[in-house]
Amino acid sequence: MGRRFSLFCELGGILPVRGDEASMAAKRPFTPRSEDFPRWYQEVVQAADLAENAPVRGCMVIKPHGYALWENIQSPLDRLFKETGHQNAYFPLLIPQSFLDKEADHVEGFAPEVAVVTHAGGKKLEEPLVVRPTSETVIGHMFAKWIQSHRDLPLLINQWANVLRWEMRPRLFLRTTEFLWQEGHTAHANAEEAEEETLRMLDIYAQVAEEYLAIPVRRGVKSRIETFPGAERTYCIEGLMQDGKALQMGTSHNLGQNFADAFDIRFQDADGERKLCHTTSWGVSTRLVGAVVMAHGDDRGLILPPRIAPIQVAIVPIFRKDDDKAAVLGKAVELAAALKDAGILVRLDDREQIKPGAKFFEWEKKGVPLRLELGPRDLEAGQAVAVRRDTGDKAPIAFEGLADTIRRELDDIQKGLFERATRFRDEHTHQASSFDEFVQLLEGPGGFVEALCDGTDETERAIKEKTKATIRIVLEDGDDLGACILTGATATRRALFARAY
RNA sequence: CGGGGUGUAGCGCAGCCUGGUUAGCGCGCUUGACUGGGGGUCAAGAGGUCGCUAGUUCGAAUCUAGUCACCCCGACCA
Repeated sequence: MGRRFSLFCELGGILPVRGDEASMAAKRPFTPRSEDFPRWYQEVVQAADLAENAPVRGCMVIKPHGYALWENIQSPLDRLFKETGHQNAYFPLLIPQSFLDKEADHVEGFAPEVAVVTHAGGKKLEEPLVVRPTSETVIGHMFAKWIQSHRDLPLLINQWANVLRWEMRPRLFLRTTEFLWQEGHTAHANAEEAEEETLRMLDIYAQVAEEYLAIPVRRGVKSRIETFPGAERTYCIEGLMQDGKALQMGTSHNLGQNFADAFDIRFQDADGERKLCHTTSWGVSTRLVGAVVMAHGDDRGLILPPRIAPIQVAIVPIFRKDDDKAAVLGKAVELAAALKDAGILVRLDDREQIKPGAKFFEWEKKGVPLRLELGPRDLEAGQAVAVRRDTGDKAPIAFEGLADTIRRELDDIQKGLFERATRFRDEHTHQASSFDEFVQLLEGPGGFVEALCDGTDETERAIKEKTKATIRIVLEDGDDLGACILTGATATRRALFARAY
């Protein structure tokens, strides 16, 4: 970190001093994370060309680079869903309002953020239609028709879709009124299988978060207050962002028989009896794009883990004279082809009229993991110069075996990012044995704080009221674990607290 | 919904208080030349119903009234 910071200062020093404030602002690097993290986030998302705000407040336009990133997150997820027996399907955007009403907790939980269509075809509708905030209800309705026998179980369905939840405080990717996600919905013959499924999918989420997004996660169960409306139990994965706030990166719900009961999802078992199904649902969303930005980015912009980067290597050719140009570009094309053949996502930046320095900045702010510089001097030396986005390290790479070297380098970056994020997470995880200590830890280093509490909703709410910290994960429930940090009463719960997005 | 603020070029803003006729600046964009190992320089250009409506006035971006939109601050969520 320190090394890159000094490089950054050096660059700052050679920026032109002339020009008014506006032109300086245009060239100034990002607002440092330490100064104003939300602003930094916004600037990075914009500069990396990931997304921008749409005409309707709370909605976003996901731009090609951002969408490519999302596709690269979708791809391992979709593969793993299919490998575990799930099939994709698609359910409609509009849901009869009465469906929502069938599960009491569910309506109550979603009512404030649901958008309702009351008019269509130039007339007022007989029954209002809600724009799906999630699809348990329609899917439950369909499951009831599809499931007759225990031979129809388990039913394992996933859909990739958009959903709408009216938001008052939108932020690109992290909290938008409309977002893209996947929602898995399954039905099982008994509670054990449903619980197994719920945990299996949680594991897949954790795996993708850690192996692809390079973000270490804590996984576990939510408190009653944080449980999905209508679920028996909600499991989640929680990541820690660089500002010390937690981000819920995925949830997996064991819905018990609540929705089966509400929608009459029954099957005839081998013993001839008609029984209620046990259902699950689980989802991750475009919020994961925001997680990647906040977990890895630095003061020079986005940093993408190679395994999800839409462009893994950017080649920047450098030349002065025309004959240099022909030779350098020729070699650059050759190298790009070799990398492509090796399955590496490479982009040759052969734009003219743009100086190499400008290209360096552009690919840097877009988070490209590795840059290859290729100039006349390199041609003579039989090498290219590689610069790592994560560490700023610069090293020559021989043309001989280039693709293999780069492959190793990308793997190393992937590993390095995960290790760096893990170190950060571990250094920002603490135990608090008193309320004072709890507050100090939140105010000081931030991050996760493990603490004991009495397990009541009131205490949980009171802690949130006083500290803005919530229970991210319940770590342990027991009869007598010690004393509650807030009330001093017998603690029946050890929990992972944090301020969260 | 309660309080505060802003609408002028793609973006960011100045001009408004103290009306005056070609409405300006920076970034970006276009064209050309020189440049090219960390955000280039110069030159020439394109780009505007000043949010909308009505009024005051010889004259409105500027004053008045109304209206619309958006932003910021207090109760949720992948």
